[in-house]
Amino acid sequence: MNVTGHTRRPPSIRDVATAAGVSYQTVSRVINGHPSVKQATRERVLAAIDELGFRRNATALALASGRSRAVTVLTANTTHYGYASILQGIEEAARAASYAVGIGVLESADEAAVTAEVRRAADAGGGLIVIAYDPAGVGALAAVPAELPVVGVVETPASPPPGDRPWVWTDDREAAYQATRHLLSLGHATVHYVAIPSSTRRTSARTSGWRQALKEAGAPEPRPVQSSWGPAGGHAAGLRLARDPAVTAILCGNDDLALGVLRALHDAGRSVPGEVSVAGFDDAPHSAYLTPTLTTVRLDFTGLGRSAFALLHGVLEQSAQIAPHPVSVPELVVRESSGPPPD
Amino acid sequence: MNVTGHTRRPPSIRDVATAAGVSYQTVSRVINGHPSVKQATRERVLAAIDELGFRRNATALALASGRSRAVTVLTANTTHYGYASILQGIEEAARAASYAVGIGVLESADEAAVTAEVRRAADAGGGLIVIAYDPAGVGALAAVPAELPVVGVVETPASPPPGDRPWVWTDDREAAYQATRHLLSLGHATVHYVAIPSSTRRTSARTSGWRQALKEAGAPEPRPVQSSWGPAGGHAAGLRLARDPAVTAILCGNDDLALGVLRALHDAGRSVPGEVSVAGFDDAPHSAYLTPTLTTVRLDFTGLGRSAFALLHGVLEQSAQIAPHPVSVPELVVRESSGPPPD
DNA sequence: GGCATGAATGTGACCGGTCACACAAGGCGC
DNA sequence: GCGCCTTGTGTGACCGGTCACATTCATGCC
Repeated sequence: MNVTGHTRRPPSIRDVATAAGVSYQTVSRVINGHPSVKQATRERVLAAIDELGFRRNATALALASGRSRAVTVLTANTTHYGYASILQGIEEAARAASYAVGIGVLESADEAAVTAEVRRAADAGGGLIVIAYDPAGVGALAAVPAELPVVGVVETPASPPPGDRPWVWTDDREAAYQATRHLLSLGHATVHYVAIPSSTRRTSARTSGWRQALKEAGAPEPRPVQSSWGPAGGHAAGLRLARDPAVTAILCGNDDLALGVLRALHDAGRSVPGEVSVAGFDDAPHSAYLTPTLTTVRLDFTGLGRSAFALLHGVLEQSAQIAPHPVSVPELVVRESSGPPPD
Repeated sequence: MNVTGHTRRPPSIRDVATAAGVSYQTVSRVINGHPSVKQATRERVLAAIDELGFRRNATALALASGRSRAVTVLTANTTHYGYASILQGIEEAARAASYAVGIGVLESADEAAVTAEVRRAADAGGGLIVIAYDPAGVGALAAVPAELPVVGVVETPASPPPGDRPWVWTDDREAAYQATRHLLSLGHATVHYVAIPSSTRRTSARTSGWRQALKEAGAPEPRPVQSSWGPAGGHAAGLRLARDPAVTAILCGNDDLALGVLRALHDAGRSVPGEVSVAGFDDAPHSAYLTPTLTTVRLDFTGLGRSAFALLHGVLEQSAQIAPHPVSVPELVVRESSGPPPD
């Protein structure tokens, strides 16, 4: 037992080696499961490891071997439900593979700031996962030096990350398509769209899925209302739409926006779903408990995070590459907030 | 310029040294800002660093010096608003101090699992911040070996972490006290309480603040309803309370519970705040947009995260210890969900 | 002029692992 | 009995930094 009071440094493989009466290399072989170690020796070493409470120093391992068993996740926000869930999924998979997970928050989309953040992440060693649902993330993905192992989490393969980098994606286009079709099938003449900030200059996947559904149904295409990420933005957009009596169905870029829109409609005295139907995006945990409960499209963010890690893991270990670009299939969840239009 | 196509390893201080015509030690001195380097030499070295694109290898630094400039945050959940905000605050402060941030999720409160997670975090090197608002977190904090630098984020100093470890806290007791007093001052005979899972076997700070306010007002003390963290738990608890016509005011352990309670009251046909008043805890972003908007107590989670990091930073760098146990002061936010009781 | 002093720089060991290679002992074929 | 391959183990260098100490040279003081 540790009798001396002062903090001693943790045992190294050389300490274990002396305790077991072998060379440090043999200890290294044992902890790496190398086959050519005599059973008796192996047991002695294991006993010594156990007795001294030896744990392999991750830093030294990383330095000596070059492999660091670490992932850094670059994300614009940890508070948003979707992002947090992806992170949770990554962490879960990483834990199972005994990888360490680091995070870097992209506070601004400013190029210098993004580059700095990417550099910091690169300094941490190991692989990178970039959540590229927004301008900051897209910028970060583009700023990652070519030689770094990275996986992008993107909203659509229509605008894949530069280079032939692996990515995972949610089929946002399909999801928006489904939600829009649902609203149209209830009899609405058209569906208005409150958009989250676009990740690129071009049209987002959600927007284009919505557009396609309208086009197929021959419905007029109103101008999408550009908004922010949070309920405040949804509220502002909702107030605007509420003034137009022709608006009977609104699709929102995410559930937080939908929440703001619901509240705005309430403030404007328009009933949901009696006068106006609302649908969201993500199926955040609170959406099932709002009044009215929110029709939305469920996306498996946690699973997405797990795939992202699995993909990166494959790249890092050069093991058999898994299915190249895993996709998570969206699922429409119909609740109280959508119904037929008023007569 | 890098003419060869194959990936070369990044330049080390020895590469810089040769390029600048000095020894590696001099390079080390320059990057560490050591005073006794001739101005001319320093400039030559800096030029070489710049030209080669040298970046100091964090792994080697950690191994050689023992200091790792890294924090690992142990938390039960990254999805919950409060937890995510604390994490965001920590990351923000860490970034400013150029520390790396790692995360470990405590998926179960099972002792073996928690210990394993703590060990993993310890292996990462650097300091630890444990969010101990729940049994898993409390267990983790207790399982951290004494020699490891750690800061706990706790709900109350009444049950401080074992050992004389630094901690930061939200004054949950005061917050619950304020919210309860607010409801009583509106004229309610008493206030019912829907509790989040307790972090310890003993009474939580929120519970005791609520209790104290009741006692001071001479109001009867109903049995608290034990619930979970999410809206589903709140919904179940709400349905139970809705059956009792004597219930006119409900305080909830967090805003998610409150959301479930609001919905349950709606399902039971009881109006808010007409028949029943509801108050939450945390001021999550959606609370201001619910219908009715939610009266709650705002806690500065981001600031709390920043203080936690600052405290740990002080410990790690042995710099002048900051105020030992920073507290974040709660702020009552009165919205639509609370009002006078029915006559 | 001799010598202590300090500024500027270099040398070797070290952190805790891995990797490439050397080496001894035992089993097998011829 | 010799060589050869396999099994089991040890030695030295290395990863990219830091640290403690040595060295050189110019300066100041008596």
